[in-house]
Amino acid sequence: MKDAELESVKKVGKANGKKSAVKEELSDSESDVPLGKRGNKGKKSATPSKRTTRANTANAAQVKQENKTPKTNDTKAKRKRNESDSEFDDKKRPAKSTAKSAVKKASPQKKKKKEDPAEKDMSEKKKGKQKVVKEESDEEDDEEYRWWEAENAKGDGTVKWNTLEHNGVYFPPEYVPHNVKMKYDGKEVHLEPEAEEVATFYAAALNTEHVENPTFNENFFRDFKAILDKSDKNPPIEDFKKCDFTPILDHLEREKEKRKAMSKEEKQKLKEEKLQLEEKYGYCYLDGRKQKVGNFRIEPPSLFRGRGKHPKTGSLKLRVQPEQVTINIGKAAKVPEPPAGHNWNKVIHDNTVTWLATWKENVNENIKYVFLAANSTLKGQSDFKKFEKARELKDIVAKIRHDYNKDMTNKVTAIRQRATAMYFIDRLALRAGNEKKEGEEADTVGCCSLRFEHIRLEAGNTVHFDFLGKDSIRYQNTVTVDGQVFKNLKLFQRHKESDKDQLFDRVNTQELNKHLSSYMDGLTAKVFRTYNASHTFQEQLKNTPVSGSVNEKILAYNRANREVAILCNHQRTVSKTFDNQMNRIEDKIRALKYQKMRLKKTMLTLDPKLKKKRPELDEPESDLGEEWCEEYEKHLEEKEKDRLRKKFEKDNEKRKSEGKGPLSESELNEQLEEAEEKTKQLSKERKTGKMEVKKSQTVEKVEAQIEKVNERIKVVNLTKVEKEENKTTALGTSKINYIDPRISAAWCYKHDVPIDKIFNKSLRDKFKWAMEVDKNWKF
DNA sequence: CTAAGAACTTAGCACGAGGTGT
DNA sequence: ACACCTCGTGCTAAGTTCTTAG
Repeated sequence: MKDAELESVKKVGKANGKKSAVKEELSDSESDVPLGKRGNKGKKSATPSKRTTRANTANAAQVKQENKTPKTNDTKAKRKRNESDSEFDDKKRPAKSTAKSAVKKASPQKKKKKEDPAEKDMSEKKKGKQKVVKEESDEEDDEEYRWWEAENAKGDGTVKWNTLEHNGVYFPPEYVPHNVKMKYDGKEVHLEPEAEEVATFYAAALNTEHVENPTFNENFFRDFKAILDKSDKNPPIEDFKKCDFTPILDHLEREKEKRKAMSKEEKQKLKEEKLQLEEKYGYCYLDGRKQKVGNFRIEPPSLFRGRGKHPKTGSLKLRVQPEQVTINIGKAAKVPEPPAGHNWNKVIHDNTVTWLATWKENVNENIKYVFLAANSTLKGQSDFKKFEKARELKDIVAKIRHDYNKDMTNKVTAIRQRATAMYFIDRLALRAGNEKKEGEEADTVGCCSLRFEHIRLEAGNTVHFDFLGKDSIRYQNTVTVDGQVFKNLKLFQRHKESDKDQLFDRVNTQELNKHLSSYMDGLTAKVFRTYNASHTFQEQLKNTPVSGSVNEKILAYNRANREVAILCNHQRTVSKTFDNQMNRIEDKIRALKYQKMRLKKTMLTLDPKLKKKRPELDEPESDLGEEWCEEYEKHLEEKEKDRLRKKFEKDNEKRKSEGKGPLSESELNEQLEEAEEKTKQLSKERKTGKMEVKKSQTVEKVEAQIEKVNERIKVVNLTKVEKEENKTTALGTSKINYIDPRISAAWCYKHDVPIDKIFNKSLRDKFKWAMEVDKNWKF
């Protein structure tokens, strides 16, 4: 069997994790199924984004496994027509039956709504087939519809719905001028509302690093001036350097304060208004089932904040008018009213797409859409399909690897290049790398668009990667590649005229994907990323300690997650307060160790003979310097004194209210002195090792206390380790997009970890289709 | 075929609500 | 009760891939 190919996963220095400078082999074997670990360097990048990059991970052995998709319950599936009638009236829609009701059999239906013939047409025209799975409109509301148990859970991909009702989109409110004057050349100037709005956008950016970016400033100022010129009531503003927006920023900050200081009632009111909006625009009815809409708010005007060196960053993104917005809605549904005095661009009824509204944004001319939320059936189904596709790849990946290894030596350069590119996509989980429009977008690359300047070859089949990928995130990785891959890279390099030349000049993503699709319908470059991520995750989970605590298991889970994040190069900026947070945790640990140290001494005091039998009791705690202890003791003293003073005050107040006279100051002072004494005592005890022992204390009791402290130290240490390892790595993206949630669910069942320890509410909601797998389910 | 357009997934970050420790 | 932080959430930019136009 082809999958005998086990790979050689070498565990990357997990203990030292992240920062290890370990370099590892990528793969090696000539066997067609290499796989292996990725090297990881973890050096600080010099990139402006001040991130650390790395990429590595193990790719693991293939587990063969029959993949069962969730069982379907075919009997049910009786089509029922939704009764959605025109308006949204929740009352009409019976509230759901509670969720957990186990597999519900399709509830017998009730009235069917007459179907719009045109709509039917549409659904049939594309492919005819596909009976859309819709049932039980009764159950409406919440997640009642268990599409993954329905007959054709996959849907066929062309017809996305039969009926669709919604209330359109929400437009941000008109601009309300604040009349705060900016300064030009030191003098206050008045701006017309339109210009004031733009000035305010800039003012709001003053505390960000955008304003240090000349491109941002140039683009902003060009667009700002154009707006200024629209009215001759605006002052002549010619020189950006003479502009001072700080008065507006101050105003914004004051407003923010005000908002913070609002009364409970006011806040409550705002909240309700927001809720009302969500009520109206936040839901739609798709095939009669209530679904959450993702982004029903039209994007408000702003300054475009492109990432990295985006040439258009800072440009003014204009307010979107209803006249630009196209609405997509069911034929039978009531068309939402555009805002008063306005019209929609158009209203269409296309049931082969999933969006409810669309418009074109002016800065990059990108098309924007209003889609359903992540927990909707539509999104859930396509998520499911994505992972099933990746699982299909599992069965043929050996063949694909075999083929590209063979193609590595093909005489046709294009084929060699393709093979080499596939190797990177497969082994390093690189993105496809489409061409980008020069001068219109940031210069970032993926596999097919790599240039010679992005790799450096080193003897020993070593390749250093260093380039900016999606979102201008730096990808740095050092990898030992297969010998033939190395030879190919050298070969391609021979023909280069410039470092700016494409590494794979005969390959593009369309071709590459076309080739991939010859192996399997729907196979594209990105499937490898999904496959590799989920596969790696599943393998890494094997390191879960079987008898560990829940916390330790979760740590293992997060480690596995982290390996995937590293593989996919998912990064985040280091939090400004990171060092601080770290110091706090360390202090916390030291405080615990201090406690433990005292407990140990107590034991020895109780039973001096233990010194011989249990020499470890006499050993000092690591990390607990003399100096630190003194400081800590002082700190304890201060805290105690504070407490005493407060208590004193409180007592006095109480006495006053009871008509008694105040306690005397000397009483307090006495107590304060006691606290000081206590410190001295602590210090003395620490130095002599002779503890003052309470009668009730016994060796056994103290021992138990030590055990407890040890537990706590362990827990805090775990959080410290995690925090460190997560410094620059973002786990969320892979969890949300790349890791098959069924792996996680199965792991939870197998290891008895509550699912909400790893999936928050929205993830559980998004992945509800994945929650019912067997604990032995395999990706 | 190639290029542009359209549709949908993937991505990091800002911000604020709510929980936690003092 | 308060500051402080954590974490979830919303936002929208930036990718990939599919589709259509030329």
